[in-house]
Amino acid sequence: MVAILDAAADVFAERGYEPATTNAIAAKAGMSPGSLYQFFGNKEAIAAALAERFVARMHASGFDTIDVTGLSLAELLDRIIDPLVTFNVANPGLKTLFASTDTPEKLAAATLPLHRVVSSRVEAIVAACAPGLSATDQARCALVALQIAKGMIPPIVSATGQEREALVAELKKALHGYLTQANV
Amino acid sequence: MVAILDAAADVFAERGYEPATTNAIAAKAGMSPGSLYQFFGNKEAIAAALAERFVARMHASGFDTIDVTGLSLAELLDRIIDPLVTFNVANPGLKTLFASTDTPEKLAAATLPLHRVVSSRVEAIVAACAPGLSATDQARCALVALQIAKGMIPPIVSATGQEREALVAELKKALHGYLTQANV
Amino acid sequence: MVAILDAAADVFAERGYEPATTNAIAAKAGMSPGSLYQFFGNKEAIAAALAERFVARMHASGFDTIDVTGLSLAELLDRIIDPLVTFNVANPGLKTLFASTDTPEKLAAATLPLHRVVSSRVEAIVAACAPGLSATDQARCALVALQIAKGMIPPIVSATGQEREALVAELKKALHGYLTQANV
Amino acid sequence: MVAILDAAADVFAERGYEPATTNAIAAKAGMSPGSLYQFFGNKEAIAAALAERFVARMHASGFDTIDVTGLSLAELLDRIIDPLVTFNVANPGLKTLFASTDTPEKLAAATLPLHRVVSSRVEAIVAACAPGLSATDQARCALVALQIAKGMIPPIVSATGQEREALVAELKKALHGYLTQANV
DNA sequence: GATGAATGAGTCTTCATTCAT
DNA sequence: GATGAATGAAGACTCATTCAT
Repeated sequence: MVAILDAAADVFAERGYEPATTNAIAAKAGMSPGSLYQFFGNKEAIAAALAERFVARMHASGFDTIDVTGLSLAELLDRIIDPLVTFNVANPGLKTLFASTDTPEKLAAATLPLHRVVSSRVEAIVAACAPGLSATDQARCALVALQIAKGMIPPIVSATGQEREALVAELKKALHGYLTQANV
Repeated sequence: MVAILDAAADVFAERGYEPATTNAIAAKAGMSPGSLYQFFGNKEAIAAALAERFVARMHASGFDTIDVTGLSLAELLDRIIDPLVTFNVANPGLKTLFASTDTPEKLAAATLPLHRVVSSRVEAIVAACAPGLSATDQARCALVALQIAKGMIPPIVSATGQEREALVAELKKALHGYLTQANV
Repeated sequence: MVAILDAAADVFAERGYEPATTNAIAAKAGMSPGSLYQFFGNKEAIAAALAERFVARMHASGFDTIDVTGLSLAELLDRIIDPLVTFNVANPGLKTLFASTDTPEKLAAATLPLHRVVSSRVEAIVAACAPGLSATDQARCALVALQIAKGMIPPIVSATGQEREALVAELKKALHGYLTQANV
Repeated sequence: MVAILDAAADVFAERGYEPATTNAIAAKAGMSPGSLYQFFGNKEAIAAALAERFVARMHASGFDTIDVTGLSLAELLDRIIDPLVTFNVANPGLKTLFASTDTPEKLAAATLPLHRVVSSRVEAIVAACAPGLSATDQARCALVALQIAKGMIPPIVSATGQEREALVAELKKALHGYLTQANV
């Protein structure tokens, strides 16, 4: 099961969700298609399980309980963005399930929990740094911040070394700039 | 040929690139698959031609020659973002070809010119508002601004009325915030 | 489409419904599986269409309008059984769709119209020769007569020459005997 | 082994022979597929063993030694049909193996002994009530009687209470009517 | 140039069967 | 003897692409 999710992560990362075939995932997992289907009833279930594993790992790393109170915006962003980036770099396939800015219908249900985890962190940031906004405005603000992050994940993951760091710094600048402006 | 591209735009918009079938495109275009293949050798060629048409339309609307000199950042953004949004709203399949923050391999070549047109405008903005940066930094800065815009296009296109306007305003805020910060 | 139904009739006749594969049907029809699926969305649809064709042929042969009034029971049976047998002999595959005394769930819907055509004829006979029975009793009586006929079709179709004729004669005897007794 | 046959009987009854999966049988038997295959080399062997068990049970109940001499036809039928019905009602998968009027090739060999037991009883009846017929005619007559019974078993097993009794009475009427006529 | 039926490789999925433990 | 995970061939079905008309 672990092997399947590892393989799926790789294949999703390489080809994307639609072009990924269950046979390719099985082969990469070193098993037959029949074995794969003993664990997952269909391709979407694999994506859902993979998304759940990402959620669990985020939870294990404390991502969803990051304290956000009493910090400056810059500190806040460090605490959220750094682990988010680390996580995306360490987990191929995550960007396929998470960082698509326009999730295809078939993946929507499967990846909902994953989107929720990150969303809730972003919402926490927004609530912390823009408490004066109405609920609607906060929600929109969080959406925007999330889309910015999603937009930056792919180039960040693709980059390496200093360039990656530079891009992460830019992402933080972008969020900092946006959230500062949004708080008006 | 126009009918094919119109149809492809619709089908791409509704289903995404991979799930879109050439038969569905042909049917929507009111022709047979055979006819479709007399104009385009394969599915990717349709995407490429559609991307080219978007480029041409952008050119026709003057998007790629928008004057960017001697304006405040806010004015600059208005001049770029408003037509970009208008264009994406008016052209269904555009977001499928353009606003994916992590373009699948198969689409990369086909949509390159499209990405270039928008890129060059963003680069112009960056050059105008952050002339002090090195070429490398300007390029990175432009990339970030582009990814932010790409990230926001899908929710903007999906939204309607005041919510869409609000999201556009947020996008401008985000870019304004980022470009202001980046210029340091 | 005619070729497909012909092929399906053969394959159903040879193997039965479940073991019949759509690829085998396509091959026997001299076409590729893809072509077959341009006409029928799935295997059940083939069975349904084949059943419909049997219904149409029965209709064309006047089976469903056989006059049943003012005849002796023996004459009645001749008028119904002879064409029913001829029909089953001439149409391989019919017995697979029709003469199973315990129709599998998947075929039930597809073959309903077929069962109805024959049922209605049997009901007409019953109504003609046992007018004194209640509706419930007539229905049961017709069911029994139908099951007797279904039971005899396979051996009749398998037999040839005089043996077939002899079996048909026995079927008529059986129905005659039953309907005579039932009318009490 | 008993558990396997019990399970197989249930699964065959619920789904029919082809759609019944060996895994489902193993699961219902509370064992692993591997264990199942330690007793039976393949699916057909399960059917064969189940058929044999039905034969043994029939034997144990004295079905195959029912005395048939010196009885009226009506008494004869009571002595054969009642236990046959009781037996089919009490033994789920039996109708799947026995009461198909057109046995699929794969089951033919496996269920041969089962068909023989009932056949021999029917032949005894025929011999008793139509001693004047030639061997060929007696065989045909027995076949017809058998097919009539097979045809009626499924609706009888499906029915309950009085309706079942009514159908059994009709079956007897049918056989009585047929055998009376056949004796000419 | 247009057609649309035909293609067939390839996809997801199932299941009878095996075998290392 | 029991297990149950693993197998892989095969089935239903899809779709980008072709080609005879």
